[in-house]
Amino acid sequence: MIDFKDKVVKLIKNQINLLSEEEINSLIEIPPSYEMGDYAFPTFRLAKEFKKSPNLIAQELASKFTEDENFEKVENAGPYVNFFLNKGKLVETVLEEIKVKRDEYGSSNIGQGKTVIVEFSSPNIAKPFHIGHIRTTVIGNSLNKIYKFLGYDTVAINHLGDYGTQFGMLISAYKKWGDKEVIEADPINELLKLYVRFNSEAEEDPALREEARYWFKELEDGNEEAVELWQWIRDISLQEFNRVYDLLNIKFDSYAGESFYSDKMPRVIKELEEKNLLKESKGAQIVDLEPYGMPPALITKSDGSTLYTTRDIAAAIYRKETYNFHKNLYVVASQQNLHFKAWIKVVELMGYDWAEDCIHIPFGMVSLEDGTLSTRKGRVVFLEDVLKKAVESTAKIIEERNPNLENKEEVAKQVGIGAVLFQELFNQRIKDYVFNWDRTLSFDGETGPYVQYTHARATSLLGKGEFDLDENVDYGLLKLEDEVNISRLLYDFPNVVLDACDKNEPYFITRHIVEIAKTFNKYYNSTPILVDDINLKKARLSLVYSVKTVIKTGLGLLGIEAPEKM
RNA sequence: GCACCUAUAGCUCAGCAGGAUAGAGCAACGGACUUCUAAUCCGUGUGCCGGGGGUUCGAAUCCUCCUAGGUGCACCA
Repeated sequence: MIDFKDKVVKLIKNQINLLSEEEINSLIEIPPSYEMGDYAFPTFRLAKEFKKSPNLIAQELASKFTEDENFEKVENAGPYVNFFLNKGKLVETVLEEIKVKRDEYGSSNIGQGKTVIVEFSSPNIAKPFHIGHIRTTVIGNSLNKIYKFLGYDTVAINHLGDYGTQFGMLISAYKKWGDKEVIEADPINELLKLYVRFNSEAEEDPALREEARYWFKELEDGNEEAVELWQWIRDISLQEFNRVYDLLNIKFDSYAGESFYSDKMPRVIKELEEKNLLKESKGAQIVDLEPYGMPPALITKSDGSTLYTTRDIAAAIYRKETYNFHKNLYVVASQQNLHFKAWIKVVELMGYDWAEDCIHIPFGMVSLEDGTLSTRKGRVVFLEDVLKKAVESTAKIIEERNPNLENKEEVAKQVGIGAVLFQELFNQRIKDYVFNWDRTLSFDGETGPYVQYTHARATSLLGKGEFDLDENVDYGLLKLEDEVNISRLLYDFPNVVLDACDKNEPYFITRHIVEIAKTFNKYYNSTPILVDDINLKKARLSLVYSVKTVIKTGLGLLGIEAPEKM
């Protein structure tokens, strides 16, 4: 596809030798409004060298440009040299590109031969899968798709919280008060009850904590009874989680959680010793991080059992050896910032230069209107309930507006769940937010259903107009402002995907497809597509096809389906 | 106490590797379906960009101090 920005750089470079192409490229900006041009080159930077006012420089520069097939005019506006694209060229370029690449438009091979690990979701076994887990799950899934789209080999890892002292507690509690049948009937809730009871009784009786630590140590040492109980709890929990993953249509390549690394930690501890990084402190083994302004990293507790820092280090080393990753991403809440900083530092101190490829991708907190989420205090909203309610609301709307729709249930699912995902991927990751049912279930304005609706409209037009992708199109007929504006947005899409990947921010894509949908809906409302003029109809339908294709791809990268009718 | 994050319209948020008049959605009010899906579109207005100082030709954007809120700081994960 023609790189118009690069054409601008070349044109300027021909006039000004003083600046390198890279410098020019970084100076070029997009004017605040298209009426002012497609690209702008500010001349302030040149004022000193040229000993002239920026306005004069811009004026002189603008007057020197000769005719070029890619631009209809070059003008100065004050200190800016503004480049106006040849609209026909733009429209033809992007629509032809989409026609050829179809679903692949926006994809790339920049990641070829490189493996990216995306660790996300990672719920704790035996605890409810609640609204607090939605962010890591949804952001991680989207990032995984984005990297894949750009040619990377990706490994989606669900680093299950299936180990640690909490299992000591669960095993103790189960042995005291547990009933297998009761638990199997409603695993998560019953296990949670045991966990809560254990914790509250332990407040009164500290000996219980001692017992929990004992059982975790037994588990780590391979005590048969402990291992068997643990395995059972893990299995029934995973079955519960998979219901949610099925609803979200999320798949993992690996469920290697914390327990997976239990036999890989002695090696890490030994290595830390050999590298003289371990220190004893109050009976525990630590890596001193004071020189780096951080609290010490605890490697083993005073009873010899390990902590999650140790497991994360072991996991990173294992992943490097197994996958030889290019990047190892962790989609984990910002509360863990310090933890990641610390253990990645330890890996660096161990002499591994790939420590810098381990990247924590933090996100903000979800709270409820009555306070922080708290499983133990019963302040919890189950993710499955959120998704189901969204689907129910959607089903109701379909019943009101389009009762004859085929596959009503399937569409309700796609739209309802899409709405939740879209909302989740609409803003920067780092923002905290308060979960709110009204907001989650509102489908007007800049929402998932809005974009999906646009896709359905476009699809419907293509059907009614009997669009044939293989026919030749006279792109010169697409001259309306909306047509050009839509083309511009479609043209930008590949760069938006690259940006999203670069910053690990799916919301760039979310916002961009909203822009496309808005511009298209405006067009749809003001311009008839299925006109009698057969060539004009073909041309307009090719634009509709492109919009439909890019929206579908964009939604796909967010993990959202694009129903053809709704 | 120390560290990190956040602060933009009534609400939720874009814009922040500096640039031309600070933008959306929601909410409110008015309008558009005998015509391609009205989950749509069009119109109406609101801002000491948390505050002070600095850098710069130019700051919502960079630096600094302050304020408010959030998060984290050794045997939980």
